[in-house]
This record gives sequence, C-alpha cells and structure tokens, in this order.
Amino acid sequence: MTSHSTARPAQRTAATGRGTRVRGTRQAEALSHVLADLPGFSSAQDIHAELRRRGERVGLTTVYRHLQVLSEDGAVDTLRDETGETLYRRCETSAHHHHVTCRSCGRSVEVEGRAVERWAERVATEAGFTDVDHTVEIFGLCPDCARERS
Amino acid sequence: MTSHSTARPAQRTAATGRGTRVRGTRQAEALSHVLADLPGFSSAQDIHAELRRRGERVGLTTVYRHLQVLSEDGAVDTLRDETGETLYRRCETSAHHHHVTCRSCGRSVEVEGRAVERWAERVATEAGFTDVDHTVEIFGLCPDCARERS
DNA sequence: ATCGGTATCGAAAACGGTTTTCAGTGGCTT
DNA sequence: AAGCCACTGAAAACCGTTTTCGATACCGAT
Ligand SMILES: [Mn+2]
Ligand SMILES: [Mn+2]
Ligand SMILES: [Zn+2]
Ligand SMILES: [Zn+2]
Repeated sequence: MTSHSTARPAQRTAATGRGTRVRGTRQAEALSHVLADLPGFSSAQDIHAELRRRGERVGLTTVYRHLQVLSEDGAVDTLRDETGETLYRRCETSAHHHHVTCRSCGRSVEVEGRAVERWAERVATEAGFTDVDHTVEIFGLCPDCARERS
Repeated sequence: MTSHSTARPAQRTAATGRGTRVRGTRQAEALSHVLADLPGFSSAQDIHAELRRRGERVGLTTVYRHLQVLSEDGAVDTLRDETGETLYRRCETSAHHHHVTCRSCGRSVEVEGRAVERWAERVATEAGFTDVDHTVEIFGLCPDCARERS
C-alpha cells in the first residue's frame, strides 16, 4: 500500500475547534503518517523508533496514548504477540474482521468470513453461553518471507 | 532455565510408577491437585493463592515453573486475558481444540470444530501465506454467571 | 499583544506480571 | 554416610505499559 491515504473522513479539529482527538498536534500528525506507511503490525516501541528515524520528536508516552485512543476508536487494530507485547496496525475497514499476519515481518491481511462467525456463535450457544464474543488470529509466513527463507 | 542440552534424567518420577509427569516433589503434587480441582482458567497468582489457602507452602516461582513445563507438555492450556495476564487450566484432551470461556468466572469448555480449522487454512492460503497456525478463543457468560446477573 | 484557561506533552517514576539469579534444601544413588 | 544434582524460593531483575505531574502549546477573550 502506498502512503497518503488522503480521503480520510477527517477529524474536525482545526475546523470546528472542540475537535475529537488525534490530529491537530504535530505529534498526532506524525504518528498518523507513520501508521499509514507501516505495512503490518508493529509494537509501540517500533513505531516510536520509526518516528525518531524520521526526525520527529515524539515521546514514547504520547505514542502509547494516541495508540490507545486510536484503538478505542477502531482506527487501529491491536493484537498480542507470543511475548505479550501489543502490536498495532491501521485498520482499513469498520466491519468486523480478522487478520492473517506474518509471524516473521508482521505484514497482515484483513479477512472476514461468516463461517468462523457462525461457528463461534454455534459452539458457544451449544455450551449454554450467552453474550458471546471471540478472538481469532491467523499466523503464517507471507510470500516474501517464505521465499526469503528458502 | 537450566537447559544443559543433555537429556534430562528427571524422568525418574515416572520410574516409581506414580503416573503422569511432573510429580515427585511435594510442590508438584500439590499443584497437580489444585489444577485438578479448579474448574476454569486461573492465573498463576490465583493458583498460588489457592495453594496457600489449602495450607501448602509453595513458592510463586515454583508455581510459574511448573505451569510452564506443564504447558509445554500440553498438560495445561493457556490463554491471555484482556489485561495480558496468562491464565492456566488443566487440559483434558491431546487433540487440537479451542475453548469457550466465561469472562466472568473463568469456567471453560473445550470444543473442536473442523469448520474453523478449514476456514483458517483456507483464508491463509488464499492470502498466499504458508506454515499456517491460528489462535481462537471464544468468550461469553456461562449459565451460572448469566443467571446470577439477571 | 497579553492574559488566562485548558488540552496535550513527556521525562521520570511507578506498576505488575513474569523471569532470572543464586544460595540453600532434600531426594536418590552409591 | 557421602555426594551428586534436580528442585526450591526469596529477592532482584526485567520489560512493556501506565501514571504522575510540572512544563508547554494552543485558543479564545480581553
Ligand atoms: Mn483491521
Ligand atoms: Mn483450532
Ligand atoms: Zn513476512
Ligand atoms: Zn461464569
């Protein structure tokens, strides 16, 4: 994916004053650009490192704070890697979906499937559970990493 | 860890014909009993607390160590809750499976389903990924907790 | 421009689960 | 009895993340 997603619904900040968060500040803008460029899931610390590489001066605390808000707003997806570290990636759709993620480089593809949604709902109901929710993550080697490994 | 690459002769507990693995020590035995009694996923600290409640003197470090080994051996299942804490539960089958877990009390049911296995494999393959793996967790309210809540 | 109020920043400290360290203990074999 | 060595556990380290709190940036009002 190329950068510059432009056509973003835009957060009325400078426009209407009392704006929603994110955007508006130099730090939020810089973070937004990095997120638009990173192709896969990255840790907060990796994102912070990328900001510094670009010459942006943003505190790690600020990175964490923005990622948390973006995550709550559904603008970024999160997942935990095997070490327990939280990884972030810009979200491309507002619909419920899951990810196929490369365990080597973090690149990921958003996928959806009624099959797994139905299955989750069914087995939970059969077990007598209500208010059902689920987490599904698929990991593998992306084409590039698989090629590089052979 | 004390690896020592050489095969560990620590299998002598089995030599006494006592049964499955990890055993032999007072601590391992006590942990085994607690795991057998706990009906759902519990944190290492909860398990440690339960041991103390029963009057067993076992160090928290030892609890972590045994749980890690049991987990690697497939004798206990693990999952991470929303706070990132690792939860443990005795595993009842050696076959690949998933869990429907109560987000209120931790009680859980083991389930399996070819539908979700096939779906995961399919979407990953369609995305060009290889060496595919997946994690699936279903959460909800168990009958008891649902009743209690209304 | 100046002032004041408020949202945001960020370095440093705190937090909390987990792992590592390392001196001691105790079970087994000889 | 002696020795080997896996096992133990209190204390410290680890490390990602959150909290604290004084500093700074932003903005409207004067
Ligand atoms: Mn997404
Ligand atoms: Mn499965
Ligand atoms: Zn890759
Ligand atoms: Zn329950």
